[in-house]
Amino acid sequence: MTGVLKNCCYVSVALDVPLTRLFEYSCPAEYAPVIGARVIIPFGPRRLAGVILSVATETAFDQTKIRPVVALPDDMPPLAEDVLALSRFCADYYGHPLGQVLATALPVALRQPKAFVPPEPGGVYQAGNLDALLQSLSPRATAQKQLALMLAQPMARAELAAVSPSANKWLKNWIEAGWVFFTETLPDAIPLPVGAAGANAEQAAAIALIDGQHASFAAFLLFGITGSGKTEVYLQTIAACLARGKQALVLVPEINLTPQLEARFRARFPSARIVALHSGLSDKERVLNWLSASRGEAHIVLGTRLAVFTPMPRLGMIVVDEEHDASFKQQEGLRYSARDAAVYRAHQRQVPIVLGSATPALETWHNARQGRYRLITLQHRAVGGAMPPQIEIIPMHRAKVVEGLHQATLNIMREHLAGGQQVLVFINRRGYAPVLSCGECGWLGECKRCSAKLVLHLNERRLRCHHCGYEEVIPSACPDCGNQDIRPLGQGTQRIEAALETLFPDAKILRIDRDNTRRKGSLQEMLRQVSAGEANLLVGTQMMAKGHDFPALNLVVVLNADAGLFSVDFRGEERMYAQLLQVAGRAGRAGTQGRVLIQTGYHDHPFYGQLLAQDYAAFADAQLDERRSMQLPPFAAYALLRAEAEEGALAKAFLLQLQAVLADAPGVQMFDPIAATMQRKAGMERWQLLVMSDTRHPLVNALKRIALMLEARNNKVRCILDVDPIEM
DNA sequence: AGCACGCCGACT
DNA sequence: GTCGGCGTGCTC
Ligand SMILES: [Zn+2]
Ligand SMILES: [Zn+2]
Repeated sequence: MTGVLKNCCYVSVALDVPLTRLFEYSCPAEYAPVIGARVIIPFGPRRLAGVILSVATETAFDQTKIRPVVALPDDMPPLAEDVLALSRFCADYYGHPLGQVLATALPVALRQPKAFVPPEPGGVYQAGNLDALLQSLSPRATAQKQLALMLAQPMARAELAAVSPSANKWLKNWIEAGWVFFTETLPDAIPLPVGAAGANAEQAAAIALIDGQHASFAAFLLFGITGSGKTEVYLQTIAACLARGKQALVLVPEINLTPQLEARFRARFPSARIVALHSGLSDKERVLNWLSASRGEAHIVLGTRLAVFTPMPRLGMIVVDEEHDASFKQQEGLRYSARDAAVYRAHQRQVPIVLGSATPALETWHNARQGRYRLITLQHRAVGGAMPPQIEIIPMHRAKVVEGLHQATLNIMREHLAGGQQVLVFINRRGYAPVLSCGECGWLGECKRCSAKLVLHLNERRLRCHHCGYEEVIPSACPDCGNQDIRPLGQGTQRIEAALETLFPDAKILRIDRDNTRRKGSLQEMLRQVSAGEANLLVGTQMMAKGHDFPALNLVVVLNADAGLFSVDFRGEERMYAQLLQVAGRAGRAGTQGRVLIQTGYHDHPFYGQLLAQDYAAFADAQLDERRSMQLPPFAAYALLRAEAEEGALAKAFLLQLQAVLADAPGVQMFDPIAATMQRKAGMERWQLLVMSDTRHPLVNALKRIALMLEARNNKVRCILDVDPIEM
């Protein structure tokens, strides 16, 4: 039995609940429901916000169970077809309920089941018909008359409101009567760039190539070393995009979206409306910026991965800077890759996309080598006479070592400091030492809730687990044998800092890691100190590797580099190469050649030969050959099912059930479930099942078979699906 | 997910 | 006796 109602229709709505199906509601026709509109509906005992995905005049659903919508808040433009298509793609490809994908796409304020009330937009009031207005006023209404006379000129709201507390009410009435007009301040249609740097021949060619494709989809890999001027290429292609009256979407890694980057864009386009979109904004700022983009007012959206879903009616191009960066992959909920989503979106909208990197992800490199992406190489350093750094390997085998530092390293550091230059010691381990141990019985401080060692934090006098947050006081003796002589093993940033204080008593040492930059703004303050020369010997973790340029920094020392070399993850070397090249890029910007010392216990490992060549293209080609021969991504499609439970056997059993369902899916291979690399984390036992196929489609199809099993409630086992996992 | 309902253990 | 534990069902 289908139902038909007069002046009423049915809408199906996607909701932010972990359920794949849509829900149908009746809706009065005068609400004018449209696809993509936000809607507030009753859901059991509560109220939720959702997105309308279809509108129909009848329904196949049980008439008696259909409830009416509460409201269509009309507080955002309905989501356009390309955003809906991208959301459907993500729901399908990453195996996530569409309603939850749409919730990820919307700013928090627009996920709430109440209308968002925007502050009044900036603008001016002016009388359109002053005579009629004045005649309508009673002769004794002097305040109203004063207000009306002011409106002979365009006036901002603040000045008018000062006339009378009722000014707002009168203005509203006069606008309704048609005597007064409100004109919103709109941005320039075409904001002009100022201070564009002269592009060198390579940059000019790149700009011409990208801009030549402005009318259709094309993906470019802009491959250029640090200092080769990728940003200038972005800025000039964006200028061309804006000149056509279009909007530009720029995605950058979380850590790179700094006030400095924003300032650089604003300096180039002073009359443009540039909005930032990242998780550091308040809900209010975020929704306002999002709405500005979706109304087509913002010219440039500068955002992190979440910005890939921003509706932009006049989208003209997309840039993904540092496209290899891991922060483009969300690691919870909808585990999407914003880089892949951006390529999908560019294709959907038929606009060019530029992926920029000095060390492209092998997936991207492969696409470029296959000709799917156009490779543009910037070989030369665009910045005044800068040279690539000189990388040297310091073999640690049987060497004289002081607190993890080789004698040769110390000598070179001393020279640089004496020459008035800055030195960065890079060590990717925070804390004092990665573990505390007993020399008598071999006891190691371990976390009770994780398969991990407790890191010694001497400053705070605590042992701390970096995986679950567990903390305890440093024991005074070995808990197993009572031996008093327990010592820290290995180096962390705090220990290096302490050692350097003894070794270089005159140096101004500054440690920068997550432990002392938690407070908002503290990182910016420390970076300022470094730029101002208030510190000359820096100790830092990977947060120092990215994007900050210090002209006086000429020597980078890398300690404990080897970790990525023997990683269980096949991406270990790729990541390590990218990281080392990135940190090497910190050395030597101002005309002099930088120097990079890498201390390693495996100096004859072939990896270091490839690194010394500083030829990422050759390294990437070699890695691709290896991946091809081993049938690893990008020559295979991977999905990882991660299950965790208090009892490991339950997690494993659940994965075995999934495996059985997937077993006869065409074109799909699996290994048996295995314990996760970190088998125990925060008191949960973790197992994983790897699902593989030659191409994406059989994999995505196979995974649909288990969607319901993952959706079903399971109190004992928590299981999540990670398509294209970046960590195994 | 979140929220109601319902049925058993140890509390004022 | 009832307060609250969480297993189960349901949401158009
Ligand atoms: Zn002991
Ligand atoms: Zn732990």
